[in-house]
Amino acid sequence: MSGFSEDMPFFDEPNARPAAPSGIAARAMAARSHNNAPDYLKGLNPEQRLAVETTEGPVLVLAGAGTGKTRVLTTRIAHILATGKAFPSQILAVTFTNKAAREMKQRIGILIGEGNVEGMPWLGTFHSIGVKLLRRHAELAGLRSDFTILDTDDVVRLIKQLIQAEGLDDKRWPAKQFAQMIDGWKNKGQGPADIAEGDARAFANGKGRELYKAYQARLQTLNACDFGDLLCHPIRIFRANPDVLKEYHKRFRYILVDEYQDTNTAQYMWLRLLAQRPQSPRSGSPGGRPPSAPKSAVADRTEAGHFRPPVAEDEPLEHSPEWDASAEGRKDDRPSEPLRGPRGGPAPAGAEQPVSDNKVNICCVGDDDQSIYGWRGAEIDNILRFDKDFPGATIIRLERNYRSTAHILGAASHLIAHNEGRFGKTLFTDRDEPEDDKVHVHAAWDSEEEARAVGETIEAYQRQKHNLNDMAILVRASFQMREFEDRFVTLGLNYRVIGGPRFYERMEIRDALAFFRVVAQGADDLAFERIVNVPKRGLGETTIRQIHDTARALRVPMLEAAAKLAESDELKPKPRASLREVAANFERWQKALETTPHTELAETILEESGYTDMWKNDRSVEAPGRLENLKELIRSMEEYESLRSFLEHVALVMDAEQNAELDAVNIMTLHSAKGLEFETVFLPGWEEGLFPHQRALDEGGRSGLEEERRLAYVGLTRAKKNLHLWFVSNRRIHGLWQSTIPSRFLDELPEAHVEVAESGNSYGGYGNSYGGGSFASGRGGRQNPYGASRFDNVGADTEKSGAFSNTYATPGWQRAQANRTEATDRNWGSRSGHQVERIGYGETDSGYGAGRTSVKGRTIDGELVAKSVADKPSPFSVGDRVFHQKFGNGNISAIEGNKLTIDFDKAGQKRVLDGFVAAV
DNA sequence: TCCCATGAAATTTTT
DNA sequence: TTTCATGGGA
Repeated sequence: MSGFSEDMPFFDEPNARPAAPSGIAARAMAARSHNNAPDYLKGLNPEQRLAVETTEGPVLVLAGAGTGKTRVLTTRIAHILATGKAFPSQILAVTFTNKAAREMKQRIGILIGEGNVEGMPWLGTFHSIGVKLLRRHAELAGLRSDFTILDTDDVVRLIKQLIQAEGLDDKRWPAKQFAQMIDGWKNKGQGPADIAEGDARAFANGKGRELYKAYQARLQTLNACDFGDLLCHPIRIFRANPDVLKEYHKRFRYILVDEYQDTNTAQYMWLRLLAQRPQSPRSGSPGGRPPSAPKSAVADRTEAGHFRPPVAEDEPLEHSPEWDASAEGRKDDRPSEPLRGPRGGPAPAGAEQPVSDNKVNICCVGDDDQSIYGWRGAEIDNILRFDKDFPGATIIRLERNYRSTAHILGAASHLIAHNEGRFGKTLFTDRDEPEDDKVHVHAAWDSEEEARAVGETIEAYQRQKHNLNDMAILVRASFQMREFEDRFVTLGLNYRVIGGPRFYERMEIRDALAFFRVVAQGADDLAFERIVNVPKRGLGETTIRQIHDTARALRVPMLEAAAKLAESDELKPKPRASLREVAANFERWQKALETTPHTELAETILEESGYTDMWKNDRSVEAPGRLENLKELIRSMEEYESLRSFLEHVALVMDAEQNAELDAVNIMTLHSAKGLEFETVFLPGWEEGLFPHQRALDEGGRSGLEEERRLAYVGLTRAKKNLHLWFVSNRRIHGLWQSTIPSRFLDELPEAHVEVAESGNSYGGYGNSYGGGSFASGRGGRQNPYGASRFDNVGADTEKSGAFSNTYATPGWQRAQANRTEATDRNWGSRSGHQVERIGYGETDSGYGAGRTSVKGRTIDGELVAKSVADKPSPFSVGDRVFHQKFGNGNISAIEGNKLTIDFDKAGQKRVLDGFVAAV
């Protein structure tokens, strides 16, 4: 087995330890000798330092937002290296994203010197390390080590073929859906044989399992892997080949895991396999620290003094009964779903008995409060159960926050305290600046006004010399972005959207890569199929099917089959000629692969295939951009030494870079904001149904709500100084205007740290003021004329000081939840006094131009209100004169169930739900 | 082969 | 309402 190459020098001598201090270590020791501590430990707070120096045994670092998590992780690695506990190649450090891996590498480089980081071959994402393992042991998974990695798009196309091959209706059984199911299974580490019977039956008339099997078989013949396989194959290899696993046990002296709360079951299994040590009789003190624990760690512990001490070995974990109970509770939420994974129930196959030998130097860093990826398989219980999996684990809390103001932290902490399934941490700061703003909560009439007001607030900040780069708008769902973009375009405000389609997901890039893939790996049928007929060569469906059939019959890749077919007389002259050319091209390029530099070859391929010409001749607006992207692609290839290594990086690593040069407001989803921080943060759309999202509530029950709350927590904790939350009274959902009520999360904010802006609206050129804590009654006490509804209303009834909590509670979101219609009715019913002004607003806003809508009859499964009203006949009839809170008066021109088409006097034709209008 | 009509879906996303 | 994919027809 050729697996172990020269960059694994210690395999033959598994017990090798770095002997004499290396250069770094020497430096560190020198530093220690006159300062008592090496430089890299300076400036760490006691908890951080403990997390760095507790190198032996399992350690869980609960790192709250902004508490210096990455710093701990990188310093810990530097410390391990500097004290000579391990060589760089003996440390396994895993992250989730390439970005995180890159950042870690860079920061370790700063600590210990660039050159030494190069020696850390096992620092990377789960997937990139998975590839590395798999390339070494490919044959144990039935693959060749030059296997290709398919991305989601390839996978979907492949599955679609399989579904069709099964004679199934690919419309009834969408490939995309099945791809997600497979992904879900792989996230749990389940192969075709392991999946639940119910799951297997749920798809394709009960053929789910067969299809999954067929899919895996197809991947094998293609010599390909999907992302899930990068984890699952190594797991299987480790299980089936204890000797292989053993080698890695010897190799990895220290394991570090970033964002542990995001690990899924497969990743958990993978880690457990690597972290597990065979039981050994000499594993000394029961549950105790290994005798070899360095003295310094012990010393620092006493030295550390006043912070909350980590849980001692034998003591039960302070919070464990609590979350254990909640895990049980969660069971009740979803009785139909058998519990898997580390969560209370039956353990997955990979969850072996608790690791009893403490000499597992695994350190997981994470924050249970920031677990927001449950929907894609992350198991928050992995982190919650850490001390059960690794008895005697040291748990260290980092709660000292270096990012945000006390108000922001206060708000975030209070909010997240409403969750039950958590360890429980409370962030604090030493920062004490009386002039810090409280968290602002604003009400807006609708999403357009929200965008307008946010835009004006941003401009106001800008006038105060704040950089746009320091501001971010974080939305729950990406459709919210549009309104902000539209607004910013009108304002001429620079913005950038983060997290859009990735560079390598663009059509032209994928096409180009497909060409390269076929050249590099002739057996890559998916890539071949993608580009046989690109640019158009008259190779239609029929020809491709023939190639397919030939390939299958001869058991050769499609490219080869195509070459054969081109020499036979089974084809009509035209496709035959094209095919012959294609085959000849690839043959030539493949030969050139040996001799030509890869960037040059890449250019040649794109030229000779006619691909660049295709875009040059294209008149669409996108064409120039695509050509530019292709150039960029070639440019980026220069950084890699071969076509093959480039392709591997593309599959796993490449992402679009944003130009940081430009000063621009950042717009992104809350999910993609995790890990980032901004001086000023805007969080729009805090309404029930949107945030928390209705679907999270429907599908996730209480744990769904808790995840939404964690998402809110993530949002709040992104802000360093200024934080603005918004909710609107009306939002258009799937084209229908709906009345909304403020998010329950607003209720969950502490009064003491929040300030409600009374006149949040800012249409008609009146800027939103900010700063100095003077949102309230700022300019001439102008009140929101059409009511930030409940908000103002209740404020008037109650003493100002006590108003806050009542403010949102008034209509009672619980009741409103139960019956949206009722809430809605009351809403417009009680507002008649404001109506006239509202219409005036409509005039100033040309955005509601007439005749924009044309209605087609179709049944829309409305959400929220629609559901509760759908079965009732509409109380209106065509021709009725009605009033709508937003659009004013109008006549009904059509009725479809509970949806009315109304010609408004001022706003033009609109479709609205009948619950939103009143007869005049 | 291309264009348009039609229908379905409309959280969140890395690798 | 908008967007996207797809299938049918020219």
